[in-house]
Amino acid sequence: MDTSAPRPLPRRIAHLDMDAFFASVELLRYPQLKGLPVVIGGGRRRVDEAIRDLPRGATLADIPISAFPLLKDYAGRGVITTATYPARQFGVGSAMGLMKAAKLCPQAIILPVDFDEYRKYSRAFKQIIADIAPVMEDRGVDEVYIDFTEIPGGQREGGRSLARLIQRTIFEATGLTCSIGVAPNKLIAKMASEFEKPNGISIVHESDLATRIWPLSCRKVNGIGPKADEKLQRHGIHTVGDLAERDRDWLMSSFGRSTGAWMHEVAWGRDDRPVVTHSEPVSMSRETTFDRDLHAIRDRAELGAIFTHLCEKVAGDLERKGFVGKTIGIKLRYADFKIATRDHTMSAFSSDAKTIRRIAGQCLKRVPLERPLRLLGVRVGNLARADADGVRLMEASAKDPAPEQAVHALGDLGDSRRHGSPGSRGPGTAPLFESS
DNA sequence: TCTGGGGTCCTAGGACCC
DNA sequence: TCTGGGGTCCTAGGACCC
Repeated sequence: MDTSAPRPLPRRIAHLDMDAFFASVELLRYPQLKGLPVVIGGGRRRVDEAIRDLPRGATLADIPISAFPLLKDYAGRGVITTATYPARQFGVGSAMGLMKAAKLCPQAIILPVDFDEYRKYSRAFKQIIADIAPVMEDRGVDEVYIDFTEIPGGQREGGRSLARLIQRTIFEATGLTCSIGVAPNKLIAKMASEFEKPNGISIVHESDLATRIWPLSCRKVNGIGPKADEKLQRHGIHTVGDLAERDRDWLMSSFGRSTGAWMHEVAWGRDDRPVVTHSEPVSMSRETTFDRDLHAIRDRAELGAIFTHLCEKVAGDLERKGFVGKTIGIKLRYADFKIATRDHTMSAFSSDAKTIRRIAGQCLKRVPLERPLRLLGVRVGNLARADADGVRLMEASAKDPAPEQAVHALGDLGDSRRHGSPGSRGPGTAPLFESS
């Protein structure tokens, strides 16, 4: 009998990424578009209408290709969410403005975003994975991490055989393809899942660091975005290998203790974050970009209606998911794309639309409103489950007038502090957004 | 040619308490 | 009366991700 401590298995972490997820789901609905450049995005009403007015045969698959809306005819304010691989050949990609995309590929077919449909497929593929390998971390609608380490067969071929099983099962059940990277940790698995896209599997071991990770651009690291990359470039650091050459102390003094130390770990492929199977939401929000820029005074009625609607939406989300929140905030994006946020923390939890609207309205009075607005958002944070405790707290808040008084006091303070601001709007005038 | 919507986490200053 | 320091919460902004 072996009395020695069991040797831990080597960590095998997978990152699975659905291939062109939204576009692929649309192709299941409209198979006649296969092989054509298709973009999903905008969410513009005109595209929705064009789709609704499509001539129908017996099925969606009978709709002639010539009947679909083209990007060049429908490009407005908005961005591409996903593009099919044929569309990507033209340089069109996620987060690109529709205007720019239309220049690159005017003949692409444009479809509106249908989140409900994508969520159905999202739930389906995640359930398939969870049935095979239950240690799964949800990373959004089209991505997950999976811990293969302790799964029977998870170590075989470095994880390739289990990855193949998952890939095949998802395809057979949904018709969708995905790409999987398996590596010693999340950091490398995430990069590896991109190596063989679409429909690929990449297996990376610790010993592959120098050959497969170091040549990659720093931008490929999850957590290094445009700003950090630009700064790295200024220091002559372009690849992960360049980063690994710098010493830890230099990175810490140049990028801050925490970021610098993290960068050093990343460059050497070290990451011990666990795969987290459950997490609680921190905040819920709703925001909307207007079809045209709106002015707080001139377009007061319209803004007021949108504002109320956003508050009702967030309240509905909280209610439906069973949460209450204590911090209520607003977000504005001005026409020049600058963002302002204000929030207020109440003494009790709530998910009530009226309460949200009232507190958010107070926040709005604390932010400059003379420039044209592009976006308005409402956020509820500091969430707690609306179980017995939550309900008690809500009841307490209904009886207790104190929170409301506190808010008014704060609102007045906010206004009086800005007495310097000139005439058009000021304390004492009818509250903005209150007309709806 | 401008750039969606829904999130998370981090930083930094100030208030307040011990 | 002056001094220090730690801890926590709140608020605003910003980077980043899907």
